[in-house]
Amino acid sequence: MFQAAKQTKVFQDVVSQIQEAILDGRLKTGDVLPSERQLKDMFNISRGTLREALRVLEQKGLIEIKLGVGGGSVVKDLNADQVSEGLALLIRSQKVSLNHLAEFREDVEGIVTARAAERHSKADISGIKALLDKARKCIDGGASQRNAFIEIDKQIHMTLAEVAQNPIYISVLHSVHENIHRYYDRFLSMEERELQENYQDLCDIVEAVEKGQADHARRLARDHVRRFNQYMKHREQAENEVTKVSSD
Amino acid sequence: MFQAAKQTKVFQDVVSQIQEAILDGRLKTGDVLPSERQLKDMFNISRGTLREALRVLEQKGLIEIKLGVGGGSVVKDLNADQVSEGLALLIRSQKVSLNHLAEFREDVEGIVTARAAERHSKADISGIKALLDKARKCIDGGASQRNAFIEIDKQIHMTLAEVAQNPIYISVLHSVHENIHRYYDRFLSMEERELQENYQDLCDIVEAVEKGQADHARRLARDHVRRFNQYMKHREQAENEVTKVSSD
DNA sequence: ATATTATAATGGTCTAACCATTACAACATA
DNA sequence: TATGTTGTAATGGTTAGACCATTATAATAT
Repeated sequence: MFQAAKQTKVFQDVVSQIQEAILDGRLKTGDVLPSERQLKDMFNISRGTLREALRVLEQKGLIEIKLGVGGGSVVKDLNADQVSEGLALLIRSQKVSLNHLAEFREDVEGIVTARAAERHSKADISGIKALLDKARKCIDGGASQRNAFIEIDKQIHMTLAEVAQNPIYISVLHSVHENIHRYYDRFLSMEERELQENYQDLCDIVEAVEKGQADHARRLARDHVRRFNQYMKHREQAENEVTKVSSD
Repeated sequence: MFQAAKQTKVFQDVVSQIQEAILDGRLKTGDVLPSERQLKDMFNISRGTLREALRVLEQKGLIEIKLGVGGGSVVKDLNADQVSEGLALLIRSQKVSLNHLAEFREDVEGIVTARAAERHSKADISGIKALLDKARKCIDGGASQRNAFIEIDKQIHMTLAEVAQNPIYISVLHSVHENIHRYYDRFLSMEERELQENYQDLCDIVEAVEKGQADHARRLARDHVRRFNQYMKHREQAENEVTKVSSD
C-alpha cells in the first residue's frame, strides 16, 4: 500500500545537489565552492558528512580539492580520466580482456578515420602531413627515436579524431590508447621493419582520408590497428613461452 | 636537487592498500572487510578518515557498503557501471551536442551489428526473433503499446551487443542509449507509420545478421539509427518553432 | 627593492559520542 | 511444534568540537 520512505543518505543528497549544479551549468569550470565550514552550514550537516560527499565528487572527476589559504573545492573541467580509470580497473580485474579492448580500438579507429575522410579540411591534411614528416624523421633517426615514433603515431590517430569533429571520439579514443599503452608498454619498441610498415600504413590512411574515401580509409585504419594488435599478441605469447620454459 | 617528499594523504594510502588487495586477488568478490571500528585500528587512523577512503572505493565500484548487523564493506564484482557513469558525465558536461551523441550512436550500432553478424549463433538469432515477435504485437496493440515497442527496440539493440561478444560494446551502448533517451524523452512516442518503418528496419537488420552479411548489416543498422535521429531532430525543431511563435 | 617572517584561512585528521538499520536470538502465542 | 513478535547487539550513518598541516598574503626586516 505504501512505498518505502525515501532513504537517501545525507551525503548522497549533497553529492546529487552539487553534481546537478555543475551539470546544469549553475557551477562552471573554475568556480570555487564555499569553504567546508560554510558548506556544512548551508546544507545543515556535519563536516564529516560533507567531506564524504566531496570525496565522492572528487573521485567522479567533478571537483578538485586544493589545500591551504585560497584553497577549497574547485569545479574541474571534466575529461576522460574517469572513463580511463574505469576501463583500467576492468582490465586489471580481468572482466575485459586485452583482446576486447584491442578489437574495440580497431573498430573505433575505423569509424574515426572514416568520419575524418568525410570532414577534413585542407588545413587538417597539411597538419597531419607535418606529423607524417616527423614520423619519417624518427625512422631515419634509428633506434633512439623509436619511442618518439610511437608517440607521433598516437598523435596522428588523435588528430584524426579531432578532424572527425566529434568530441566523443576524442574521449573514447584517448581512454583506449591510454589503457592499451599501459598494458603493452613492455612490447612497444619496434623493429625497423615494423616501423616501416607502420609508416606506410599511416601514409596510405592519410591519402585515403585526403581523397575522401571513407570506406577505404576505414578498412585501412582497421587493418593497421589489427596488425599492431597481432604484433603485440605475438610478443606476449613469446614472453609467456620464455616464462614457461624457464620455470620448467 | 631533491624531490618533493611523498605527500600521500592518509585516506589515499588506505584506498591504495585496499584497492591493490582486491586487484591482486587477496580480497575476492563477496569477501567482507572487517568492520569500520576494526579497520580504523588496523590502519591506526580515525574512523572519519577511514570512511572517506571507503567512500572512494565505493565510488570506484570496488566495494559495496551494507547497513546493519552483518553489514560492512563487501568486495563487489566489478562491472562496467563506472565506465558508463564516466561516459554519461562526459556526454552531459562536455558540451556534446545532441548531434554528436546521435552520430556516435549511428556508428556504434553499426559496429555492434556488424560484429554480431560475424559471431551470432542460432540460439542468438531465435532469441532476437522472439523479441521481434513481441515488437510485432506491440504495433498491433495500438497506441497503448508504443512505449513497450520502444523498450523492445532498445532490448534488440542491446542483445545484438551481447551477441557481438565484447563487454565494451555493451557498456558503451548502454550509456549511449541511456543518455539519448534522457534527451529525447518527450519525443519518443511514435506515429503508426514510424512504428511500421522501425519494425521493418529491425527485421532487415536481423536478416542480414543471420546471413552473416556484416557490411550490409552495419549499413542497415546505421541507417536505421540515422532515420530515428532525423525524426527526433524534426520534432525538436517543430517544438522550437512553436515556442518561437508563441513567444512573439 | 628584496628577502624573511608572521598571520589567518582552509583542508586534513582525530576523538568521542549518539542515531538508524538490521540479522538473529529470545520469547510469546496459537 | 510451528509461527509470529519483540528485544538485543553489532554495524554503518551522523554529529560536534578540537587540533594539525598547508599555503597565499600581508607585515616586517634587511
